[in-house]
Amino acid sequence: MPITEMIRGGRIEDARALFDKLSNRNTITWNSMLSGYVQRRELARARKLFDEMPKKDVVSWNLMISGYVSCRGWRHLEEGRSLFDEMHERDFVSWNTMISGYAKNGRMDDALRLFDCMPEKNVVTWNAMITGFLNNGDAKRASDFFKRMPRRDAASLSALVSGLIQNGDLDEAENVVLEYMKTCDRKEDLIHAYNTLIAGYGQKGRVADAQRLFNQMGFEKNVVSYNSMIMSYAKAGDMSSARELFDQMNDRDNVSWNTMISGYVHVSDMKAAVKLFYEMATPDALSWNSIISGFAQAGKMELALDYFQIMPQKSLVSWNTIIAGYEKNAGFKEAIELFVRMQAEGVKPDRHTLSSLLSICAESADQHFGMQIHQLVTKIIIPDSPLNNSLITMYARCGAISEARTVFEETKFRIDVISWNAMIGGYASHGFAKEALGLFESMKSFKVRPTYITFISVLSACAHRGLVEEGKSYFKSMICDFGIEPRVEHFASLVDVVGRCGQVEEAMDIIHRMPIEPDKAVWGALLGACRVHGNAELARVAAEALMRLEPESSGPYVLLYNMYADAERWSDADEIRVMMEKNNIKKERGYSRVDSSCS
DNA sequence: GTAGGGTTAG
Repeated sequence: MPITEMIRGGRIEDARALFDKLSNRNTITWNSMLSGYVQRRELARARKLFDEMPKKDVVSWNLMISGYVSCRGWRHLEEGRSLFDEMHERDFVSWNTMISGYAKNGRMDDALRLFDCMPEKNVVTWNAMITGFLNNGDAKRASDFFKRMPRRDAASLSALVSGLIQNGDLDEAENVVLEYMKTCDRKEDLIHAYNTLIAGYGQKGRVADAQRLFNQMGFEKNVVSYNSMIMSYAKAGDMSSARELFDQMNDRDNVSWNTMISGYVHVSDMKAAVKLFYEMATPDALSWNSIISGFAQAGKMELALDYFQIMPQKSLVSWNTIIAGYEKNAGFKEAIELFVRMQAEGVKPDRHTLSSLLSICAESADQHFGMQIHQLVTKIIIPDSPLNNSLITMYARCGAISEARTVFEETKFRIDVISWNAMIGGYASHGFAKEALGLFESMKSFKVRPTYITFISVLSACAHRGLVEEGKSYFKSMICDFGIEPRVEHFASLVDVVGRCGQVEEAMDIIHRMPIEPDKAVWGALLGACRVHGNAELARVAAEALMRLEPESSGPYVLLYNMYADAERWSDADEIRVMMEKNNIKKERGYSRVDSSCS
């Protein structure tokens, strides 16, 4: 079926052209086309096709429903539901699609209602409910459902155990496994579950618990058990214990080797990583990639590139690793050259590649190149939220606010909090305070929960505009309505907006009452305010704090000196000059402001 | 061509 092939290659328009040309189209042809639109979340076109279909089978209905329910937003969910209600004969897939649609949108009550009236359930149904409960923070009911299941498979157990681990309910996960043990006669499933637990404990940094289970597994350990335990040690940075276990192993697989190598990379022990790499009989792409990424993380791009050049079978991940390495190490030119080479060698970029490149465009404010990458994004990738967010950030950093807004609007069906943050931050950093705050209000009306990052932009927008009452009230709302602990950045903006309006004493008071250590942005904001409003006493306090934080910077000295000079307090001014000489501070030419973080 | 999940490296 060439239509399917084209769709898989992202060539939806070609697929449509072929579809239109076909003279004998059966229901499967129609469904393939429909599935293409659904995959790309092109709901309007999908629906048009669906309505035009001469004959629909149950798959057509299911496809259309799944299109609706996998798009965020209650409207789509209801649209899917009404199709579901219209259906004459529903199969397992119809029910399960609808149920998991509710579950993914956090509507477990609706999911439960459907579940209850579903005449016959299969494993998928139960698992959908279990993961639904887990993702919505109801681990208790997830476990209950698991226990109530008439027939469990290994997937149900894995889903529950790994979900519980993700949620941090490790003890409950262990209980479930122990419980399952009693009724389980398949040894492999049990080892599997134990391994999941060990890995889970390892992921959460509970090495002692991982070790306890590992020792408990006297009955049978397989390679994965060892690998999981090694991973736990490696995760905790305990490479000597990891090594001890690794040396004990009789038959190691590539995962064992690679876990060790990446563990060494993780603790920046490139010498050990490379040594092991050379001892390996059959290093695979992953081993190479670990070494490359290790050197990249260490900033040694020449070495990273050496390994990249000689590695035999470069995977897409290898290209992505080296490109991301250059991106992180400000080698923008090299990254772009490699990208060109990659394409010349016929390797197609994926979302990781494009995301690195978009970061480069954002960092270097290269809108022209950014637009080229944007083209590629729309051409070869199903537009998804993370990439759209990178696009929004890229345009915003380039100062192309209206382009950023266009992408933001196009994203709206799959919008997540990061998109909102990117757009609000874009407005805020370009001085569009009104737009930033307006967007923040509509974000709330869409019931999207703001994060601490949202509030950094919101507060900085208030600071920019001198909206002191709004700033204070947003700060309060952040804590009281959303339960977000204020971070130092929030305090910096609060001090900035309060101080800027002349309430310098109150700004000082805020600093005194901060539960966390103020940083240079906080003190800088206060110092800036003191300078503008001529409060030499508090300026001295702020400047002295800054001197402690940044002993080599001349800014605070100069500012304080100028303030004393303006007030004709010559003996104080002279004291500052002496302090500068004593601490060997060089006055930079034309430097009369503190630094950009206070402006 | 449609639904859940699929233990260890990245």
